[in-house]
Parts: sequence; C-alpha cells; structure tokens
Amino acid sequence: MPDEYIDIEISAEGAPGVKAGTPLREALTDFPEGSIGAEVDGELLGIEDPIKQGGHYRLLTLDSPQALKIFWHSAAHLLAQAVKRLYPDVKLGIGPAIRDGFYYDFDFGQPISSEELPRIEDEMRRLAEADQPITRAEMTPKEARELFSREGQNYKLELIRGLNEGISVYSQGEFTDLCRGPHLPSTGLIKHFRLLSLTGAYWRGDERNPMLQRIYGTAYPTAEQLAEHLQRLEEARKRDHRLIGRQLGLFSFHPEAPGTPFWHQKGVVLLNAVEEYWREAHRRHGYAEVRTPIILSRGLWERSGHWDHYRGNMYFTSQEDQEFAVKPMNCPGTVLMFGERQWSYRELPWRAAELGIIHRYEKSGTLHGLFRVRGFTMDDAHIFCTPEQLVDEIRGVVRLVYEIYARFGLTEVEVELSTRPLDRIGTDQMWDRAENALTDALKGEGSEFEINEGEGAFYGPKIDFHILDCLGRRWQCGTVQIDFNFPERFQLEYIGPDNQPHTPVMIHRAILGSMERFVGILIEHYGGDFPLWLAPEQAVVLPITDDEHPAAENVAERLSGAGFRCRIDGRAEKIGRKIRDAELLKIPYMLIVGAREAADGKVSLRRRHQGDLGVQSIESLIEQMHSEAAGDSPAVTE
RNA sequence: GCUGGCGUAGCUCAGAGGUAGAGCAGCUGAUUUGUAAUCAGCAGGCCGGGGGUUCGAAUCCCUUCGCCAGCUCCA
Repeated sequence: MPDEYIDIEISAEGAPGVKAGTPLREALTDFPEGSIGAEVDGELLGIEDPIKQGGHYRLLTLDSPQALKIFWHSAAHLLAQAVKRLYPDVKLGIGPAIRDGFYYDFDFGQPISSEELPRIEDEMRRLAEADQPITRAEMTPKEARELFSREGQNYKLELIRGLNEGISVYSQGEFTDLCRGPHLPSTGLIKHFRLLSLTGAYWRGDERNPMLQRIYGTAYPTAEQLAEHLQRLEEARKRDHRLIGRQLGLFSFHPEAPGTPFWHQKGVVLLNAVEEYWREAHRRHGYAEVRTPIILSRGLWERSGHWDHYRGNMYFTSQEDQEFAVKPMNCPGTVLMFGERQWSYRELPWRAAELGIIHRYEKSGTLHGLFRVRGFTMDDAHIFCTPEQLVDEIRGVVRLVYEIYARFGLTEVEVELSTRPLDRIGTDQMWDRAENALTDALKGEGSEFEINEGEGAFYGPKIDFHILDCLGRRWQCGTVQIDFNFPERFQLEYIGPDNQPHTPVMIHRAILGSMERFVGILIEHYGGDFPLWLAPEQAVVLPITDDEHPAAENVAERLSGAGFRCRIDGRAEKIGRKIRDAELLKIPYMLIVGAREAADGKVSLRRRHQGDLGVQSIESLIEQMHSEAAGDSPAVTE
C-alpha cells in the first residue's frame, strides 16, 4: 500500500470538513490497515497526532522510508521505558531518532557498564511483546511541570521551561515522556532492534553541564533490514582506514607525535600518486603552484585577524625575542606574495595553488586516525580576480571539483551554499554580488545545491562540497569561499583598464581538503583495493621455483621499465602462499612465472579477487595495464 | 579538554596477587613447490611510563602518556 494519499480539509466555522486539532485517526473515515501515520509538506504525523492543516496527506506504513524516523523515535521511548523499569530512579534526558537509529540519554546517578545492555535489550523485548498502545495527551506547562516534578525528572523540567503552550506527552503503559512526537500506534510494532553502544554525552552537548550516559541503538521493521544494517556497520569496521593502513603498511602513529601521521614508503607512493594527478589537473586548469613558509611572524597573524580569532588553534614558537606562529592556513602567505608588486588587470586572474603543510591544535579527544589530525597538507588555492571575472572563476573551480572527484570514482556529490551570517563584514551590496556569483556559477554548472541561510563565514559566503563514498557516508571535502576581509586588511589592489587602482576579489578554495584525510577516505571508499593507478604495489611477480628467477627478473624489469611499481616474491614458498600474501596486500596484478611461461616468455595472469586469467604475453599485459591506469577508476567492487 | 573503556612479543589476543602464554609474523634449516597458509627448530617481553600498597604486583591504588567510543542529527 505504498504512496496512498488522502486529502484532508480543515473546516471553517460551520462548513464541512475536519475540525482542526482532530487526531489523524479520527479524521480518516477509512483508516487503511498498516498505516502508522502520514506526511504532509515534509511534516510527519503519528495517528494520534492532531491535524493542524488541510492538505494532501501521504499515508505512511512501516515500509515508507519516512516512517523510520517515527519508528526510531518510538524505539527510543521503548528503551527509556525499559531502563526506567530496571532503574526506577533514573533521570531521563532526551531520546531522538538519528541517522540509522536512535539514542537516549540517561542520568543513572551511578554510571552503569555496557554489560548491562543485553539486560536492557531483553526488557525492551518483553515490553514490545506486551504491545502497549502509545497514546498522546496535551497539557499546559503548569500541568507538565507538576507531572515531571512528581517524578523528579529535573532534565525534563528544564526542557519544559523552554516551552510554551501545547506541550505534548506520549504514554505507553506506566511510562510517560515529554515528547513532540510523532510516534507509532503501539510498541508491538518494534520487533527487531539492537542496542549498540553506551557512551558519555554532556547534557545538551555542553561540557559545563553534567555528563549523562547515552545508549545508542538501531531498529528496523523487519529482521532482514536489521541484519542488513548490522552488516553495513560490520563492513564499515572492516574498512577502517586505521586498520587497513597498518595491514598494508601505509602509515603509523606514535605517542611522540599525537595527531600527526608517519607515512611509510607505500603510503607515500599513494600520497604522491594523488598529488601527481592533482598537479596535472591544476596545470591544465591554469593554476600556478606556489609554496609559502610554514613559520611566519606573529605580526602577520595579528594583521590577518588570526591572532584575534584563531589563536586557540595555533602553535607558537619564538627565537631571538621574536614570536612566530606555525601556519594554520596558507592564505596570509599567499596574500603577502600577491602584495609584493603591482598587478595589472591583464594578469588576473592569478590562481595560486599550494599544497601547504599546516598545523592546527585539536583537542586530544577529537583526534581520529587520518580524519582528524593536527598537522596536514591542504590542497589549497587562492584566486585573485576582478569582480567581472568572479562568476567564471567560481565556475572553473566547480568544474575542477567535479573532475577531480570523478577521477576517484566519487560521482555522488552534495553541494551546500552558505549565505551571509548576522555577524559579518562588508556591505550588503558586496554580499549580494558574492552570493549571486556563487549561485550563478552553481546553476551554470548544473549543480543541485541546498542553501544554508546565515551559515557563511563572517568574511564571505561559501560553497561546501560533500562526497558520498561507496557506503553512502558523507564527507565534507571541497570548499569555495569568497573573502572580503583579506583584500581590505592587506590593501590589495590591481591597476584596471581605467589606470586606477581597484580592489581584487579573493577566493579561497580546497578540493580534497586535507591530502591525508582524503587518502583516509580513499582507503575506506576502496576498502584498500586501490585502482591500478593508485595501488602502492601494482604488480608482483611470483616464480614457481628458483629455476624461474631469471625469467621473473626479466618480467619485473620490463614492467618497471614501463613505469609500473613491481617486485618479485622470490621466497622459497609454494605458489599458493605467495598468492595468498599478495591478495592480502591487495596487489592488483599477480604475474606467475613457471617453467612453461619462462620458456614462452609469458606470464600467467592473476587479478586481485578474480583469480586465474590465463597466460598472456608481457607486451599485451603492459598495454592493458597502461590503458587501465590511464582510464577512469574502475568500479569500486571489482 | 571532559566522561567511560583499553594499553601484555612486530600483529591479534589469553593470563586478574605467587616462575609471563598462544596463534600469526620474524630468524635458522629442510623443502623447489602450478593459482588464498609446506614442515621443523630457535629467538622474541622494564605486562605504556612514574609512584605507592604488599613478604610478593602484569594483576590492587594514585598519577602520567597514548589509543578507542562519545560529547544536541535539539522535548
């Protein structure tokens, strides 16, 4: 029964139709079996919720994707009910539906251990089997205060203080919770769920508030969907770049340098392959590569505004009574370069790209593999152009962004445009022009985008690019920001056709974000199975016996000569063992040389995950590898 | 930073007051092998660092460093 619609009309005084405030269940004369709520204009309604507006209602069943949000929210309540039965004195925080599940925050007084989760899950199961109806009631703030103060639910009381009339509570059995809803009709619908983890979380996310204990869980209407979701979590665990990074010998971390990776030989090959492609693409798009100092004087950072706004994230050092900062951004250095001399409008745009090494202090608790580090290489560029050139420049950046992502097989990109915040510099006219330039450029390139009203930086509006990896996870990588601040602070100018000085427009942009983080994303996206052009080791020659070593040397030399990364596994192991080890190292090509191949000057070809592909001449192999390496990246799963 | 958990051999992990263990990896030797693990032997440890309790500490306590999970996707 998917996609069933029903129109509801709100009655005016004395006219036919449904009275506003009527619960959805009563408003529907013919309530279809299996309906758990409805959606209208993006708003979700449970069947007990009151109708507020007329409209075209889409009925939801458990099969509807939108219904999951309701489902998870009710699962959170089920969790809270179970916890309250087991720990009667528990204080409830909040328990929303989130992406892929739900959580609920509790104050247990005495912290509980994650070994309690199965017990709680069992209690939830019992409660679900009891199949209690979920009912809704409205009350005034006063009534709500009385209700929750009776139970000593101080967190709920705090929430009520921020609410006006029309407070709703949802109940199932003895359990009542302050809640906006919507919810399922009854708890019996929640059959398949799993509690996943127990962690700490500050009340309202503020570290000055008490630490609550948060229980995360997930639930699905069918056992298959739940199993599939748990499978996805398992897949993500297997793809963890920290694990694969060690298994493949790409990088490591040491306590001596928290938050900064040590890149091993193979990891550097990978980084270099990404950088080589990056340089090639930037040359083609008319960028000039520059390199600015890592340590610059405090005075520069005072002038750029970083001293006032970013000092807490910066590292400092001093020598000869002079204070310096380790750069957290590349822009001031590039701006100094621009300011070195006079510029003619004929020389603009100047697109200065830099793979700049920057350092930012991050709280120790937020460090996470390559994803959150303290030192990294930003694939930065700063474009200085005339106002007339702005739209074209942004369009060029957008094109380059899509081109570069596509090279890595990342074709799903989500774009967000952030507009002027309340606290900002520059005139409204400048903001109009800049926001229009970003909008026009995105439209011109045919990108779909969402607008984040008021989320721009104080110095200018921006576009953010998010890529979706093969597991559908979203990573913010690229950004394009227009900057009114720098040209003003550093009094940048160029001489226009009118022989007068003008202020250039400055654009900051990054595409991959951090090279290190991007490589981490690639590791997880490919699961370590890198396409040929990125693979740290592209081929390994596997002689069957020592007799084939000369022939194997010959094969390896030919491949190395053709520019491929290739080695010989000359160990006194059986071929099965050599294959296994090469498969585990995820080497794309295994070239087996036995007596027959040695005699014919050929190899027996084996591809990672594919097995034996038969005998092939070395010439045709090299040709095949060249075209594979040059082409677009193949599908992620081979 | 804060809360909780975890640091034992290169890796994955056992041991939970009484002589530090296994598998894999490593080394040595044998084996010369045909598409995902050949066999045997050997070696390997300030049980993360520091302090304490105890006759005795990997084990209990304190402290410090690091790692892992999380720290509003708002009732």
